[in-house]
Amino acid sequence: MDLGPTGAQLLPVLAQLVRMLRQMDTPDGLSAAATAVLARLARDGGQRLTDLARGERASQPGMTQLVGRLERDGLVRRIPDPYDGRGVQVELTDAGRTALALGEARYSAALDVLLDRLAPPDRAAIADALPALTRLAEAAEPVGVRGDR
Amino acid sequence: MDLGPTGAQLLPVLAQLVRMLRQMDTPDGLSAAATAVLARLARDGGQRLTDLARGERASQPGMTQLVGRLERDGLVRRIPDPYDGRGVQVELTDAGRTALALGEARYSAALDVLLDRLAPPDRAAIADALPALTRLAEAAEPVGVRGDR
DNA sequence: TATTGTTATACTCTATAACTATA
DNA sequence: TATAGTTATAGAGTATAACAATA
Repeated sequence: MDLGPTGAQLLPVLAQLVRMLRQMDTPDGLSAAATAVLARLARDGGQRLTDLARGERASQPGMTQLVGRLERDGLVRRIPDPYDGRGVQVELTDAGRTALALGEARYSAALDVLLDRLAPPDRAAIADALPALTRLAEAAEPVGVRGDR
Repeated sequence: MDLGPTGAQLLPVLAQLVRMLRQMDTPDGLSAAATAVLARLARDGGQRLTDLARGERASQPGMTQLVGRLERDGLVRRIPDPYDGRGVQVELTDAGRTALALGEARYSAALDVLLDRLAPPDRAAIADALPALTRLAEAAEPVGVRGDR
């Protein structure tokens, strides 16, 4: 009795989905890395650069540079941490919030177009699998405290 | 009656899956771009650099450079096209084929671990959605001949 | 003149190593 | 000494513009 797919069956599908998303990139849009950071700030609120780096599983210097680009573009701002002279707090600007909303709207609309082309049973199957796919992705998340790179 | 998910519902799930795959990257492995090119060569056989660029929706100079790195690493080789003095044919080497197989095996195994953590109904829901997800990703492919960047 | 590919240049994203400032 | 962050440097990946060689 077959209780589910194997990694070997799932992998090509995921690879194709990644390619699909990549093709939906538009030249004017936010990069994937920028979107991820802005989305995290919108979801969890302003936070220290170190926490951003850990959350995105990026190195601290890498996050310093990414935040630097976002700040240069006016999407986030750095605020000195009043309780810790070493730290900085990173928070969204209004422009950052707007850019994030625009980007998400654009991707959502593009996905809607694709979903519209599917037969209703396909749409239903995808809808039914969304919670499971979310749990699959989450299963990879709490890798625990496995070093900070 | 709900006939399917909206792009706004699907987007965060896809974003999470992309992050999952990114976390599965190992330092020693092939990059996503390299894997995509090797997989295409394995699937469709050797082809001209221009066709590779079009297939991957990359620019011609970008593909020149990517193929250059792959060639430097011994994973592909360039063969002058006997019928067209301007062209080069790119083909997989045995090392490229091996590297591709190893990478895919590693990703598949990592996915198997994650799938194992899911409840059987979740696995079943994902299995049921695989054909639909494949068609969703394919719906984005044949964008037609919309310029070559 | 159009196509194929390369070279030149630049930007994003990412990393490690070395450093400064604060705790 | 440990932590937060930056600077320096390097490499992958990607792009556009300009060019050479061939068709």
